[in-house]
Amino acid sequence: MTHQTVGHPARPGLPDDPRAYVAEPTPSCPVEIALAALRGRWTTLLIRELLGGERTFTELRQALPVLSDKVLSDRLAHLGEAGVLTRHRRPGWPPRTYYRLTPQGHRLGPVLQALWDWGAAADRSEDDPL
Amino acid sequence: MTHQTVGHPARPGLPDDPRAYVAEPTPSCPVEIALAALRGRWTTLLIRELLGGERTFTELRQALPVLSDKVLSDRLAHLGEAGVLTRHRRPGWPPRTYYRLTPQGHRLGPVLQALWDWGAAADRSEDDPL
DNA sequence: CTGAATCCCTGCCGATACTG
DNA sequence: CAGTATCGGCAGGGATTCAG
Repeated sequence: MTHQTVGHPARPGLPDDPRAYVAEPTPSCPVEIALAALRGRWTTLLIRELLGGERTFTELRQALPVLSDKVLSDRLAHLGEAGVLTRHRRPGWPPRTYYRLTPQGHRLGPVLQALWDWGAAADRSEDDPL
Repeated sequence: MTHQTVGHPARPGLPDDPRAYVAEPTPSCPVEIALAALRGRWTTLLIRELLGGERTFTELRQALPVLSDKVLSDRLAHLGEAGVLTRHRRPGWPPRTYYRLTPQGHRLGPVLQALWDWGAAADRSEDDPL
């Protein structure tokens, strides 16, 4: 509100969008959508892995040895529903399933970068005087 | 890995930092630090509110009427420990406590913007062909 | 006014075992 | 190989009550 319909539509922006002024967390808020996609342990590590290219179930399991099959499966399904990645089953034997980021999934790169930068700065200024 | 020690240190970057190659979620990873700060329902809405300037406990409660006192108190304490905001008690009666973002807290603006942009794009391309 | 203490309920996540 | 089914522990978060 208090927006004057000025001419910078290239900045859709948090402050000028009515969806930013919700009084409670709603799934339609873009920020909630993004956080929902990243929600859950291991999720960001999986995305990092897939930013390097497509991976199979086993490759992901090897990259993240502590992650259990069940949770890995859960995360991949969740990221699929969020539009972050797609599954590609290769027919034949042994069965292989490749996971690949969608274009939208690749766009999480800058998001993770923003989170990284903030977290790195937070770490640095941990015991600064305010 | 496969980084060639090239000359662009201005991009601390996710791919070139050893902390990005953890095999399990660790609290020292900057991405985890940032997500930990944003963790929890209502958190981003509180930050949005404080991006507009300092607020008292009651003002925040009025802005987010559905949020219970206990959770509001929890969130504020959590954000304080994360270095996002500081408390300022005004002596006298009635007691008032003002909450204000730290410089580091203000830097969450761009982070929320990145999340917003991604979520808005995800919303738009919800049923696109991949 | 601010915020801590308590209780309960729900959902996440890990381990294990089992199927196409 | 790539998952699903089931169970249990534990932490998140909401309602209510109490205190500085």
